[in-house]
Amino acid sequence: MKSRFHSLLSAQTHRPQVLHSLHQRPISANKPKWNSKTNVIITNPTLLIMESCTNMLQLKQIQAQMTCTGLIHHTFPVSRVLAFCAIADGGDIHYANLIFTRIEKPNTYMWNTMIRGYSKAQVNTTGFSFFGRMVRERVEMDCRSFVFALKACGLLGDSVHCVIWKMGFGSDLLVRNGLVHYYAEAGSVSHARKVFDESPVRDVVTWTTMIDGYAGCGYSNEAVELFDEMLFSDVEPNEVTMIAVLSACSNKGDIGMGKSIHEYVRKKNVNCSLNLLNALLDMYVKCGCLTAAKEVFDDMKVRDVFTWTSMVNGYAKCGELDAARQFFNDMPDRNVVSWNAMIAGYAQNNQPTEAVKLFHDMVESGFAPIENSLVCVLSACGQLSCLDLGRWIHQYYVHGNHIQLGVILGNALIDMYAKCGCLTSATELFNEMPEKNLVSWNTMIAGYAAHGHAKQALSLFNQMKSTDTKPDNITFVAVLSACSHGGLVSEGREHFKSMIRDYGIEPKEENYACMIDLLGRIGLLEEAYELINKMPMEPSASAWGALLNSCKIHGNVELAKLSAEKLLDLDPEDSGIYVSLANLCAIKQRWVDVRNVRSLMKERGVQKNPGHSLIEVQGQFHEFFAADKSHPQSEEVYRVLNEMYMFSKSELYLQKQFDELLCI
DNA sequence: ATAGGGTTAG
Repeated sequence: MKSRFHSLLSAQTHRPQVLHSLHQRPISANKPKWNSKTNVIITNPTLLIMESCTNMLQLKQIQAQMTCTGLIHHTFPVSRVLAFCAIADGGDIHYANLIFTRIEKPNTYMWNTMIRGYSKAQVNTTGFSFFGRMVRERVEMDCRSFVFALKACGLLGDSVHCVIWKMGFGSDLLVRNGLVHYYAEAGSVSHARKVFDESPVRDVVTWTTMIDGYAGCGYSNEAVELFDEMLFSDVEPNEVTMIAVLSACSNKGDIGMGKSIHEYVRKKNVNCSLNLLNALLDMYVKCGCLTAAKEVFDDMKVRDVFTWTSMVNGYAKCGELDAARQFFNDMPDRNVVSWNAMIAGYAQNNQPTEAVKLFHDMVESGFAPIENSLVCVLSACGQLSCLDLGRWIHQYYVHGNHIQLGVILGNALIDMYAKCGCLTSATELFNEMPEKNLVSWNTMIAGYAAHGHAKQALSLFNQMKSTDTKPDNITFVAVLSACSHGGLVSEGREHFKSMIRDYGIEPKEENYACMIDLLGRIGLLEEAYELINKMPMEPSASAWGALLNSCKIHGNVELAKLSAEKLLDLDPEDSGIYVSLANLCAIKQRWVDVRNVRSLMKERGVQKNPGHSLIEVQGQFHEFFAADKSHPQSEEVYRVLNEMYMFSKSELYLQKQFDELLCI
């Protein structure tokens, strides 16, 4: 059958180049090529050349040749041209569309190719519109039409499902596999499972799709269970199945299952593709087994950007930043995910300066940041009080419409503004957010709490109660710390009680630490000490630290000693504990105790890093160490500091008088 | 005649 072209496109203009350019690269054009998958032998020399075509320039030359010889008017050859433009890596879907519109009566294959091509170009809606036209214009469809349609349909899978039944493709294996994938991808695991269960025949793709669907939706246990079931079925898992089940192990951190999969791969001689080895490596990384991950890495003959990024991430997550950086530096190729892994490593391990530096390097290297990059660097900005950069990111990327303001990015911005002391900007953003989640509320409440705005924090918590968002124990950390900083003891007690009573949230260690801080800060040291002893779990550094801090405020040396001892059991290297205790003893003029603490410190070789602070003024950082007078404006700085100190003292004095008046 | 369903890193 012939298809008729209405125009020859730009064919002739390219003609003189054809032979010249194609002769530059010797292509085995005269040997018939057998495609083992389809059992098809291509003998036409022009079509053979197309098998080696890599870009549109070459394609157009071939097309010109075909136009001259008339080959282009045949269904099969024009299909090959269309398929190259629509699907090949060097293709051009718009050019494919141009060709398509000039074909008088495209066949099913050509229609399918258009859906698939637009999908590949990530223009799903256009791709799906071709499917819509097929339905309306009653074009004959085959199972592939539905497979491609399901990939392009967005949220309209149910409608496609209806058409599938109507056209009688409901029991086709390929279509069913496509449906399982569609529903799992859309997050409807139960629908996916229904299609899976009702399938009369299942092949390895059906099983793998379902297992991967479970893993992708966070149902790791179900994924592993289904894999177990598969082992009893008559379908043999393959390397892709292994990848799916390994990703479930990674999510669960299930090293036992992960190792047994590794064993299975070795025993059954499963084809160890690069993807499978990457999945194995990442499983070990996610389970915290860096030595095993390194072993896989070392044994790999071929590595790609996934391999290297997993290693960077593994070491970064463990806080081994130098090792992570080494891998990062040694990577032959990086992409935005690799940069993010390293930046996140710095931001989450107390090295915000390095995170910001690397962010700048990344942008300078020509990588456009994505939402996750900004989230990481904003966290670093918060740690550094780097308001200028934080604001710039907000302005440039978000207001400049380079990156959409999603809820996670919004939360990161709120946190950055709050940490930088800019509560008005934080509040403004919070109020404007079209979609808030639990983290948004927690961040904002914690922001108010950290700056002593207890009333606002509690009123926001009240507001939260009237929404669908249920508080968690982090919400209560924020609420309790608001009470603590506002001296609101009875409110704090009430909230602590209501955690279990009203919300069914079992208080965690950090909630107890907040209560201890709340009681201790106001001077109820006995009660705080009682609570720490009553805790159902082992008190951590935050609980004892809160108590020590309270002892410092209220001058209780004995209890401070006890708290410090507990703290030093947990971390003998923390110089802050020694210093706190020694200072308190000095204030109380207990010089023997002071000497004891100092000599203990010396004995243990604890290095005291001098206290320092950092502030950014108009893009420039100023760092101050304790008793440091090297700053050019040192005199003025200390004068203002002294004023502030005097002011706060008088405030504190007034507060104390007030409290005594109220008999607290 | 064509191609086609499942895949790993932040």
